Amino acid sequence: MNKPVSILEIAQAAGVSTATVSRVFNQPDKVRADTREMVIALANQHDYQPNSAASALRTQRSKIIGVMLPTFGNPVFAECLEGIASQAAEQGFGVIPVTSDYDSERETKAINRLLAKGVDGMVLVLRDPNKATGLSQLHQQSVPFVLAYNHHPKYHCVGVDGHSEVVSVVERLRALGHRKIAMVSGQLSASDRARQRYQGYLSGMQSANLKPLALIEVDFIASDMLALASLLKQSVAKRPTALICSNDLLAFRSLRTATQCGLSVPGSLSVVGFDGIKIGQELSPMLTTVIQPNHDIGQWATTLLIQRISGHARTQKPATHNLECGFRLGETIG
Amino acid sequence: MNKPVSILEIAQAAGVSTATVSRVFNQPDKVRADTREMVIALANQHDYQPNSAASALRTQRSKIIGVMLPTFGNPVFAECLEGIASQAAEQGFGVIPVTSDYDSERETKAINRLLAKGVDGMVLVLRDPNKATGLSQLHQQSVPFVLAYNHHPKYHCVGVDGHSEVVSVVERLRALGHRKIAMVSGQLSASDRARQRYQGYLSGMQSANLKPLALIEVDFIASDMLALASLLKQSVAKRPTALICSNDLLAFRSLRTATQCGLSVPGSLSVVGFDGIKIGQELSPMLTTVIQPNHDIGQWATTLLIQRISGHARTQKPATHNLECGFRLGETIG
DNA sequence: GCCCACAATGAAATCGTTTTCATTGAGACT
DNA sequence: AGTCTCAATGAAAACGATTTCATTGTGGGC
Repeated sequence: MNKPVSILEIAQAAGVSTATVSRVFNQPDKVRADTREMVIALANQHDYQPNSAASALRTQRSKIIGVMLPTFGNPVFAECLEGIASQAAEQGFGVIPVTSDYDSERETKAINRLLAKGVDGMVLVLRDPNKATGLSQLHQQSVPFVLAYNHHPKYHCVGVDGHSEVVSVVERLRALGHRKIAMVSGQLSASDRARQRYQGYLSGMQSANLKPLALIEVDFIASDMLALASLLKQSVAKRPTALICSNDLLAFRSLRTATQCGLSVPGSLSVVGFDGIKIGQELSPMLTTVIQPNHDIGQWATTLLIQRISGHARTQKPATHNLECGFRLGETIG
Repeated sequence: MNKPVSILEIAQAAGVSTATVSRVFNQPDKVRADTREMVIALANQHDYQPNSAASALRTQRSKIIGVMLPTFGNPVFAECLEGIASQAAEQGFGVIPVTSDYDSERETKAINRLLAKGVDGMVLVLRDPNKATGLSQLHQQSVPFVLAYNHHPKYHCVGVDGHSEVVSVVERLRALGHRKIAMVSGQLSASDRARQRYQGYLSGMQSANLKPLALIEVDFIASDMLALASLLKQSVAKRPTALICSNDLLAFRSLRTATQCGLSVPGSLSVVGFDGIKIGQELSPMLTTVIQPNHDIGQWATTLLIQRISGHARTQKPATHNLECGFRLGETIG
């Protein structure tokens, strides 16, 4: 039941005004060195911590940034959140994350929840930036935000160039001799990332002078891999020899489906993922995949956001920052 | 640059005092129905959102709970966080999560960061509750907290009975004919959970009348599986026929190590994990494992915490709540 | 008709900072 | 010595809600 000490008690103990104590922490050079040190000593001795609510009220800055992700369950976003949180902490910010479960309606609600908590800005991973209804609210309240993984010319974005990454995957597979390369994806309508990767597949196939195969679109949530299974059960002449999966989780499922269909990987089927989640390299066979810099995406998005919050770049023009991907050779292609 | 509307503007628009508007939201039954509805209508129309900082300052409640986890990268904790966040949101609370990376020193710092943000309480996953230095601070400032996964008689805990779960795993393996059952664990000194599970192994082996084998202790971070590899390369007479892994991530590594040593699973070696992370069931072979109710642990810990915050049970005696585990039969034992 | 209890409301104090002005004093310059 | 500047500090006004206490009005009991 100990009441936390307030700035007033420190001020009294030090024989100065609260204004001075406040300055010691916020504009240290505005106070004489000896007073400053005395105040600091006293503050430490009393375990003084400025009351964040009071400070937020007065400055209109909570030093908290909101984060909206589809889910924590996908390590892609967990890694990204790690990047966001560590970078934010570095700069004295806290993070409130919420999940939308790939659902547009929940996205809107989640954004409102963050707004209600008085966040200074947001990092968002949207289902689709073109039809996100919550964004207008943000503009209206002039809450700065940065999109992660999404792409949109009107907003600040940090992500990767999924298009060209998939093009190189196609090239790579072609160089290994593959001709029948198929793509496995979640619902295209559900995410602009999936669409970008699919476009990359189409371009890649075209420049490789190969005929693109029908997209294998699976309902990511319901996890039915039936379409893929029936395809893989066909004769070697009819089925693809390589699968490009739109994300790693899908790649794991595809691997399992292949095994269940009696196909050996990479003997009879090559599989490539996209995301580079860490678990992929602990498995046998190790997943071949495009490695997104998830941590860095979060970190960079946060840096950008905090710049905007701090006003250094409030008028900055929207720009898209695409970070470099890596490639894990793994053991699922041949 | 729109200023958000304040309670005062709503009050003026409605021709009532701010006190009444405040009551409409906090004690609706204290205001006449017609006034209440008029105020609500006006509030909606103006998109009024109470300023959280002001509210927090006055009530001394931020409606934010802090969460400290080792990492988001392990799906166990990601799932748990999901449970915490959803339950918190349900009750109007936000969540600020921070990670400690299994490092005691960072734990203390992380707890202090949360304290500085003015959280109303915390859900903590500690490396070891016996030597956590940050807890005294919490007691002193009378910030309620609940431990998740940890066990300690003096504190409120929510977790599972790892001991008895491992005992049943041993029984199960024994029933399948296994006699040489070994345990693979991260550093025992690093976590009370690992110790609990190891004790379960010892008890289990004893009651099964089997001789416990030397613990295979690997450095979880550095991920060297050398000790295990050299063991598995020994003749069939000398090596164990079954491995109980202290967690699922370790189980994945063990599976990979086994494969690299030329052992088939479950043909020549059985492997059981502990955690029940979702990815385990997407793989081939599907991981056999003890399923912890990670989501529920988070949810329940949060419910308990919020009860304590709200004062309903401030004087409640510390108690440990062990939730039921499930078992995924999977495909890695035989 | 009178008084009382109680429901509905408002005025104003309060939470703990930050920040704007004003004030003081010391040194610089003429 | 007399002014002027500037650095260091303090007094007091915000910030926007909640809550206590006082006030008003209404119906019931006598």
